[in-house]
Amino acid sequence: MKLATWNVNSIRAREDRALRWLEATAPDVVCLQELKVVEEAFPFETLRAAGYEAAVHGQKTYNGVALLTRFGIEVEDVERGFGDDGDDTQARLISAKVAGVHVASAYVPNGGEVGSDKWAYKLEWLRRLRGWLDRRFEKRDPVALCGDFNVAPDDRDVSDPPAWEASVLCHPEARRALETVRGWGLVDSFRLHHDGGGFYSWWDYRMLAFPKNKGLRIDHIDLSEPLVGRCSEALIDRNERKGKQPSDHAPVIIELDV
DNA sequence: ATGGCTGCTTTGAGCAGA
Repeated sequence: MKLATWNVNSIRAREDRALRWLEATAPDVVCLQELKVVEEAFPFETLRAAGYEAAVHGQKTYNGVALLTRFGIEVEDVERGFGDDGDDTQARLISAKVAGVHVASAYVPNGGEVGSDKWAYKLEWLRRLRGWLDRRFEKRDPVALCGDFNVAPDDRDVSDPPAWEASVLCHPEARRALETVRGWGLVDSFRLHHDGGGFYSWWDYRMLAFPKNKGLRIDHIDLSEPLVGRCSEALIDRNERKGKQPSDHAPVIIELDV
């Protein structure tokens, strides 16, 4: 299974690029974030023409997540949101059992400024994510938690750590909250295959950040124990960040022997 | 040099992203 996650920064603005990327990459499963569209306006038909079914949790203007699966792949138990008693107005999580693997597409809140209401919402959302894992899955289940985590796990994942250390993406509390999620029993698949720094999944549109490779690695595919030994490859598709009208995020792709 | 880009929005200046 070739499994990818990609924050497209508007599926409507990225429709042509997404179709070309699907054709060139041929993933089996794709987790999308930041659709910025209601489900009724999601481009189901063009994606079907490209060979993919979609399960969508949409929202007007902001957020929005989806799971794309190549035709013929079994999709069961689609769930939108956490199903808990928390705030359910932001479409940031969709999950399903895909070919026997529990796959989730998550768009963790950015958090605005440290100390703000958005910051508190981000930390609470990550706590709810851990609670959702606790309620839904057993440690022996194959789980792939994919998405834009809006957290750079450590300084290797940041091009200029001093400049970012106090930001919502790198703040110790954000990193601890991510560690609590991963403490359920998840491993960062990218770090199974790459040890050093300089690998990023997001680059600011401004300041020539991409050509200077001044970015952060904030998009992740986390795997539960049964999948860790089955992950033969992990990469960030930097090519998709190039050219005309890219998303500010690049796709992350792994290969799973399932 | 602390903004510089992009996408969205009851269409246009303001919000949000990261």
